[in-house]
Amino acid sequence: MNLYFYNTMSRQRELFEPLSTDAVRLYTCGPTVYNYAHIGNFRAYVFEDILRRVLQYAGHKVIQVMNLTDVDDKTIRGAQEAGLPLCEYTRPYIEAFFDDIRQLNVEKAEHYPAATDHIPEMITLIGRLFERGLAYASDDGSIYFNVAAFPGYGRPAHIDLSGLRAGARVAQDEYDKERIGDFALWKAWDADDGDVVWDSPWGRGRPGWHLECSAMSMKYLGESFDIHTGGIDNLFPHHANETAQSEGATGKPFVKTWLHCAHLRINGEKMSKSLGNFYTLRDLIGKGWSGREIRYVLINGHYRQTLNFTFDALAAARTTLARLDEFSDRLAVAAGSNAAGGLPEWAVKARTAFDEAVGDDLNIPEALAALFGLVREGNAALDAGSLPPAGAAAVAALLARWDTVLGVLSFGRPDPDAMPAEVRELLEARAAARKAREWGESDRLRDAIAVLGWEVRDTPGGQQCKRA
RNA sequence: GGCGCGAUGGCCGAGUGGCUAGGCAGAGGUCUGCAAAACCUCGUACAGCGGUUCAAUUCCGCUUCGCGCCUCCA
Repeated sequence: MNLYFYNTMSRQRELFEPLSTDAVRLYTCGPTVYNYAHIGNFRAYVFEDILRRVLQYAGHKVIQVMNLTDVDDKTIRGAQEAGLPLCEYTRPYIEAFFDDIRQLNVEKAEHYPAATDHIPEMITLIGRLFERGLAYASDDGSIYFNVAAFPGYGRPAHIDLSGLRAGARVAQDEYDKERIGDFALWKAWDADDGDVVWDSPWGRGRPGWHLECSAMSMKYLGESFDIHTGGIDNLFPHHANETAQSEGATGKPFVKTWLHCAHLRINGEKMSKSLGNFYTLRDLIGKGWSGREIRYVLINGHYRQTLNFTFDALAAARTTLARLDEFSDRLAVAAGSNAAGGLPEWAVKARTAFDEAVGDDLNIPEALAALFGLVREGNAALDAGSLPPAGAAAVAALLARWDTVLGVLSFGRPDPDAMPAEVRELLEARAAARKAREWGESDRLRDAIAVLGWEVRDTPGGQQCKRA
């Protein structure tokens, strides 16, 4: 199947063609581990997960790298304030990050390189930039990238240097560089860095932020690779600088396709600590929402569109997922132990719609519409008794295949609770009452079971009972 | 100032120059002893004003409102 992506570089939807036939090489900007990640961060990671899964769905092997930024202003400041060595300060946040993405059913990448483990690679890269006349040292011993010496600076952000002007943030920059656009490759040690310092041929210091992504992506994926992703806010300056550093050093194209996801709003407002809507994953889970429900809300919008994350949407997700679970259960019962046969006509149509949707720049909302079309047709066929066991098995298999992309169908389903003996006895009594057509007693027992938190349903096959 | 994005029915959220997106909520119905589930039907949604067009929510312009980036924020 064909995949089309909106490439930020060209600002167009393009047919995706891997650079190499063996695998798609993917670099996804990861977390800065100075704190727990928030729900907006997870939107990006879930988007990247969907990308990875769609690539695999289309038959590609994927080699994904996600960096862990464990040295920068924020991690250093946090470690200082906590009175801990940098690595001890960041370790719990790295562990929390992996816990969190597991809760969201985000597939693991092949590599999670940490910046602090790749200082030598970064130093080598700076050396290459010096050789090509793209780096210079300032008086304080910091090394900067010379933007003026790199033609075409600004890609993929479409930034024209002449359009940059000194804003408030630039004025605050305390570093000694020649031009506004120049950015640090290596920062000379100062007292605020404490013991966070490495030796380099240009003196003691630490790497600039952008450098890690260039060094680590090239180490694990090669000097040119297929796809690079991140939040839209990373487009400039981060991705422009990465591109300049990498292409400046190698003379080769760095990334073929850039994908950027939009931000998240919460209840229509931008997320901020002062508004009190700055949620981490553990905040939401603490409020009783599951990772599965949160994932559903995050994938139910197109990645390039600002997503309004609301508690109403979470509640809707809960109901929707229950309906999907119900359908899966019905299919499983109908299929029994039969092998999958041919797909019914309506399922073939849904499959085509689903494949087109995910291939069309990861249009998951459209793919979900195909899913619900299948659910409706499938339920109708089940009601009518027109879906043979082999057909039910085939539809169930199709759902399982779709779930390799969505990751919400089988993941995190509530475990069926063990039925207490009390409920079991009431159910048996109710079955007897029903057999005797004692409806009043039957209804009374149903209410009694409901009080215990269980819901009874009468079906042609007898009573069904589950946690309400 | 530069670059860019958005405004869709109660809520979330796709998309399209004319043909039902979808989900949740709500109303009516079928089925059922009743209920639940499921299915069927139902909403004069496309910010405002102009323009192009046989036809615009969809294209163009303007306006209003909101958002992002412009040196270390997904």
